[in-house]
Amino acid sequence: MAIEQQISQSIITGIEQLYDAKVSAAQIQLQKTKKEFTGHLTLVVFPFLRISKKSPELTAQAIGEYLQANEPAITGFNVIKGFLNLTIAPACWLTLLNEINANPRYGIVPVTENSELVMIEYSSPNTNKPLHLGHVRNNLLGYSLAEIMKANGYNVVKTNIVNDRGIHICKSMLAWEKWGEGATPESTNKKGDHLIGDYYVKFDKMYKKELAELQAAGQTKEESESNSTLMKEAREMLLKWEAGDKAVVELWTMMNNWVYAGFDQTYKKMGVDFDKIYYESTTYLEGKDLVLEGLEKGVFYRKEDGSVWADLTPDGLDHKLLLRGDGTSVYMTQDIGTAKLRFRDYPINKMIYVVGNEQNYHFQVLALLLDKVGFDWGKDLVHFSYGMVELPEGKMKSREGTVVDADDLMDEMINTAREISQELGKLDNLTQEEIDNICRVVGLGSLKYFILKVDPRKNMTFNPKESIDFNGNTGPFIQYTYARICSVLRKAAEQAIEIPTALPTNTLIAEREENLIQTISEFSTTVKQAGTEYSPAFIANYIYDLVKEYNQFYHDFSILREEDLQLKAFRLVLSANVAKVVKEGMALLGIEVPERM
RNA sequence: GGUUCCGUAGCUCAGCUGGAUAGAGCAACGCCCUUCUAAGGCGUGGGUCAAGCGUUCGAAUCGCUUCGGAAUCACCA
Repeated sequence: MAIEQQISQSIITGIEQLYDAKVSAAQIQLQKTKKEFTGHLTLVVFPFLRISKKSPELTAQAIGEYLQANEPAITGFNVIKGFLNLTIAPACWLTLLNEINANPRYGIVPVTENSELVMIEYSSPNTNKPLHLGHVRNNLLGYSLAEIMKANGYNVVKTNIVNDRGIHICKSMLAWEKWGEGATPESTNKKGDHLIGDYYVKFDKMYKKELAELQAAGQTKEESESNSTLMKEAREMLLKWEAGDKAVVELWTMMNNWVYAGFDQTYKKMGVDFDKIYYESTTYLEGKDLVLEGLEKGVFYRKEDGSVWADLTPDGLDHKLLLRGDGTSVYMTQDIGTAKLRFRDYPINKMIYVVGNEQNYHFQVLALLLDKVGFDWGKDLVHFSYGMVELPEGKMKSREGTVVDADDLMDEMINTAREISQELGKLDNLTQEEIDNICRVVGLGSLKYFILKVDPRKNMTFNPKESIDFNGNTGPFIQYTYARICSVLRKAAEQAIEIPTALPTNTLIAEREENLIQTISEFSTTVKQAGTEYSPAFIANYIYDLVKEYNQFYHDFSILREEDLQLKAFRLVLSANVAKVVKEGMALLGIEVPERM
């Protein structure tokens, strides 16, 4: 990067001298030269034709000649149409590699006391069923985003708002009471979240059965729904919970604790965590005050039935309900309340909500409302919106049993990794502990990478079979390259080959190796871009490009047998730094890399 | 109907602050294991970047229109 800046500056002074005109840095379009052409950096000269009043070719030629004469970093150039391809001195690349090599956390901006604080909300599960594929995408994105923001020098607080109250939980509770026969996670040897999920499904089954019976007795669909005793009981249970009924609250507490224990296992396996967890049961009454305050200040209004609304028509949106006629709060009010609590707990500069795109409208409204009730960061809140994950067979429906359970999925990936590794004989001569770890790292890496490499905004198809394909743009391919580099470095150490901390700048290197250095150095830019665009996918695709490039270069080489000692040292240093950047980048995605596999 | 997002190779996806002949992987076919790990590499074929119009030196990228698909527009969360 330092090279680009230096050359940009030279181009500016060059153009100003040649044509006696002012040029701003923004006008300089310096890009990586395409593979088909000679050179490293390409200047697009079209924007300067107005100034030069000459043809693109002549303008490019003139700037090229100036640079070659006045900028020591430039050793050559060629002109094709309006494109000036610049060749940079090998010594510059070696200096750059030395800089990268000297920095153990290359590309990462350190967090300081003055860093801004960003809070990232993600996961946000309901406590009536286990996590599924949609949560997997959410969790992976949220965690990765947190790592990326940290790498960009932000202080990060990861938060989770657990939806632990409401009619859905009561359904599970009721079904457990009726048909559970005292089943516990221990007695059934089941994860707590799965156990509770089973009763949620059970409720739905029995409810449908009841409806069918009522309808068979001659009732319409609507009548049967309003006459359902099961649903009535669930509602009564919710009212009791809200009234603080001791027995109901105790049952609720016990069952939620089972679920949390199950979630903790899933999160741990997935490799995600949180700094602060909020529970909706303790926050759902918050927010009312702020709304009433807003009512007094006149930013909201009250209807005849007593309900409170916000008029968002000036912002091109609708009227939005904030408090019901009976004074109880709605989802939106709760989110305002949660915001209040969070702001009280942390000096937040920026808030990022990782929530599916079905809630785009909600967050558009929330941003306006938070702004109206006086949060500085309200208007700038980021709704990190992501698309649905679908299966090849179609949409997931929890009631129809087509959900992909997060735990099952992770286990399946790990097992497949194991099968394939065994088939290929990769696990011979390793301890059981090593084998387990490699299979876990590869299996999960393959799942995580598959999901994170896709642009979050897009709906994506998760094809379990294809995701386990270990070829191509996949996690295991990257992990494999990393493991091979580790192997080379191990062997170098065994042979007592010393890897220098700094290379002499007169080492002879090939152009494609210069390109590889250039690619490594772009890691810095990529991390920054991923931070401003909130997209782990940038990182994923960058790493793939780098690894592919490295593989192509070194497939035919035998680094360790290279006789030229300087060249051998250079290739070892280069390899080590590819590995370093890959590891660093994969960590930003929450993916581990194995040293052997 | 209003709003938002998506539409790139048979499939899964990159590329998008406008720049050169639109790139990968999978699948298909042909080569390469006495080779630092073949979970790999090389090659071949495959495209009206949904369609049209506009902006300009130049559009997959920006704007408008149309056509597909998704989400949302609840006193559900």
